[in-house]
Amino acid sequence: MSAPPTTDTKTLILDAAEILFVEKGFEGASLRSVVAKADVNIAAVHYHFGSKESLIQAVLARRLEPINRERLERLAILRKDTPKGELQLEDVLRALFEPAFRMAGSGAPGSNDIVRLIGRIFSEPSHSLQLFLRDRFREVFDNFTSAFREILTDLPDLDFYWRIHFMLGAMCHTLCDRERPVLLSGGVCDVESQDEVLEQLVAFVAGGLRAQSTGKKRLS
Amino acid sequence: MSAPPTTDTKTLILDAAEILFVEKGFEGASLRSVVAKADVNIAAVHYHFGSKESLIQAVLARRLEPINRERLERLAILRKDTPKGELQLEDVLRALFEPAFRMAGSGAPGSNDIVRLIGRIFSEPSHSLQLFLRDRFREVFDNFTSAFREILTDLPDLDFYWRIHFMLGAMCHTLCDRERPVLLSGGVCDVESQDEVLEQLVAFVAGGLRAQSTGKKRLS
DNA sequence: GTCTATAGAACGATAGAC
DNA sequence: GTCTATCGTTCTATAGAC
Repeated sequence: MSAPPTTDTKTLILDAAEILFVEKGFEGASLRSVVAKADVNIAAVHYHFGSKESLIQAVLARRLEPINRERLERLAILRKDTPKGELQLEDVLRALFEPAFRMAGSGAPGSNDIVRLIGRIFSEPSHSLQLFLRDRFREVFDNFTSAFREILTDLPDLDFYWRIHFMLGAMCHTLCDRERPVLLSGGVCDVESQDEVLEQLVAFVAGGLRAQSTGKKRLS
Repeated sequence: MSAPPTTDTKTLILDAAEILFVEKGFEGASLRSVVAKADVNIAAVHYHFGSKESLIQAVLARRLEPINRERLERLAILRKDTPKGELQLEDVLRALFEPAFRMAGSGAPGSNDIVRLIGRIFSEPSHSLQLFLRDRFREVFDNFTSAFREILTDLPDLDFYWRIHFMLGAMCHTLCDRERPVLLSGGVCDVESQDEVLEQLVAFVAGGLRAQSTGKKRLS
């Protein structure tokens, strides 16, 4: 309640950069376009962040940190409230997806943009960014992979890891593009409804994860 | 047999641009880096392609055209060889996926790179590129959507279109990143085996498409 | 912490000779 | 069809005054 209503330069820069990175990509958006939108001086970016790459990481970290923390918290709560060996696949999927998708419906400024950015980060070609993300996601990945492994006990390792990969693909693609489902479906899909997209994604991915194994490595 | 063994400038530029676009992204790769790699003059790019944007479209069109043509051919053959109403989901999925994934195993120079580029195009922020792609994919999308609709007769429209979207996400993400499955699985997944990834993807997507409807719109 | 000014390099694009 | 030369712009980054 005592937080000052004025927004400091650092936040102004982060907000502007976030929107422009979504619209133009990390390479396509220049620092100059960022400071123009934020209405601050170009030198302020280097003072507060040091370089464009550090700004990119700061933009991502600001959003990813609370999302990934909530994911881990929700998984921990699930584990606490569930008897050993009775984790439900759909519950774990919701714990993983919902923190990211909910942000799009939060109404916060730029919140509808940032999910698109989060969906796109895994397909960014920059090596340094990929290393940065690997660190940021390691804990979430390890914990959720363990949970899924406990549930999908009958699945061979080969099938299991491929399907984890496909699941991430469906999630990222859906975060990334909020318009295509509406266009392709002629308006049937409602991208404004976070519950709709979440439940649809959970149903699809759960079906994919539970599909019968191809069994290629089970002939031995 | 009478094709000259020398590679013309236009092809040299396309080959170099393709690889650099994969490594650095469309914005991150400059025309100057392209001509340096192709060992041609900077002016040659503008002579042959007119602009960087036209070069990007030419790079994509060269690979997408044969892939999408093969997709349509395979679907047409499937329809011809299958009695009405008996199309198999897995067969249609293979007709859609295989032409793209096979390219990675073709051994042709740069073929392992271009699939990553194809996987990434849908998450590119450029509006003009999205319009270009919409045109290039319309026929494939319409034909395959019809085929899927004939097979998944029990699925409400809402679920159907969402799942088409999720399917594209799993496909693009898998094309895009040829390394992550190997890393995440500790070497269990073999990204060199095109058959393995194809069959795994078909099994996952088929399971997702066939999952029970969430039924939210079936209460009426 | 914010500003002006500018360095120093890279960018896409073009003109015109050959 | 390919070249050199260069235009005009934009880029990231920094130095130094306030």
